[in-house]
Amino acid sequence: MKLYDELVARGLIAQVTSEDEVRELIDNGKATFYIGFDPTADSLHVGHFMALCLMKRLQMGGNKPIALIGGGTAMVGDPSGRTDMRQMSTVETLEHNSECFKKQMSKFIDFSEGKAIMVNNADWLMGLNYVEFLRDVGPHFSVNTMLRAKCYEQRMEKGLSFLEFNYMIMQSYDFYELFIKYGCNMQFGGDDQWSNMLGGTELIRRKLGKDAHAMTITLLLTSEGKKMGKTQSGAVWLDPDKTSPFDFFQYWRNVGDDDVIKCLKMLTFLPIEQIEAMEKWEGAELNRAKEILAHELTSLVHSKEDADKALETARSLFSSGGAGDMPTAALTHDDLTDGKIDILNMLVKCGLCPSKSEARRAVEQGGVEADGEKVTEFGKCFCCDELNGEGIVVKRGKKKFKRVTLN
RNA sequence: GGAGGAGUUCCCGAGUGGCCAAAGGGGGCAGACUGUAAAUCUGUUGUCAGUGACUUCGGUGGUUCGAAUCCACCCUCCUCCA
Repeated sequence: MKLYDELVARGLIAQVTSEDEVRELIDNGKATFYIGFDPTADSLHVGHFMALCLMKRLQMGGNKPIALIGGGTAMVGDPSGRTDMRQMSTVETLEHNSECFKKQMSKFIDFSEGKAIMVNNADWLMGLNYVEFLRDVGPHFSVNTMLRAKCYEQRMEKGLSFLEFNYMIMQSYDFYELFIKYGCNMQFGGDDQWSNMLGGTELIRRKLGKDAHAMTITLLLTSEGKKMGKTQSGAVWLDPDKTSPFDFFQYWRNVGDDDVIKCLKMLTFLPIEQIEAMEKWEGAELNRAKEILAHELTSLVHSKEDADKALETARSLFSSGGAGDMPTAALTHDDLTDGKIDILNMLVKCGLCPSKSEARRAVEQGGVEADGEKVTEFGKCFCCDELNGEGIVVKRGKKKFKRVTLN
């Protein structure tokens, strides 16, 4: 199967400027394409991961990726699909985040010997002169058209600042810049970027009279229509310090039935035939598919070892009840009073509950277990001896637990 | 610049002097049921403390025995006009 068809089969492609031309380019490894990542956090998350996967697929097909870090565009903030304005980040934060992004990306994409390049749009955007810039690109944008763009739709009701309004122009200019500098003839991005990307192709056409292409990736949504990769406690990060490999594994292990196949197709590198075979699986059998998904992704993002470990822990925890290698929280002697600690404090100290009130509620509702025994009293205490060595396995609810030890 | 309207707990949204830690919904959490899924049902959902205390309704002051609710000033946003 040719690359383009595979992308279609995997459900990755949302919109393209010209199907035939894009197909021709990427199937033959003639595309030099870029994907932009705005460094709005100090780690990439699942949404970025999908873009990175696509990058890798295309790179494997002989195309040349350009990873663009939006150090400059992040100064402005993309209003696409947002209902309110992004908080403005300081220059220092953005620089720090850019560094973090760089490191993480290098894990996925081969940047050696011209196989791929990484650029930061701060390098050209920051030095622009306002009036010069306006005269240069301003005439090529129609405010009327821009206002009609879908990505601003929600903001037309709530209000859109001039700062954010310019985002599209910045992004368009990036494409133009990369086209000239590196012969970048294609841009990829999330489907919410479509209008921004078209701005770029349009600018190139108007200024240079040349064709450039754009393609968007289907946004990974859950069957309920929410963005995938978000949990109540925030995004699912790729940085192991922000989302542990085990939690990362668990996130995928717990996706809804309706989403497993979609995720396998879009995010893993398993042969499409193999995934299609899984589509026939039903009911409890789907659990196996979820396990495969979780294991595959954890291997890709972290390592095979991490994935194995997570799988083993999860299995022993949920199937046999035994304890494998699980997340640990180490208390110090300062956390103890008179050589012991009560259950409420312990839940808070090990991070299973954010407050004592919540810990109290959890106990009240019968959601807390220590070493397999349900804890029913707030006053339940644990002493040094119990915590030494192996420690105690504390469970809050069905899926959250920690091995609590003493340091 | 002028005229109007709005800012409530994670979100939406009631409340317009004491009965308000603040209706209702969403979301979250826990329990039951299950397949570590979904749906459903039940409970719970500011913090600290065993019936009580403390902090909260854009900000700062004020009126009052008592304010999310009244007054003043300020900030932010929206709509219409310029």
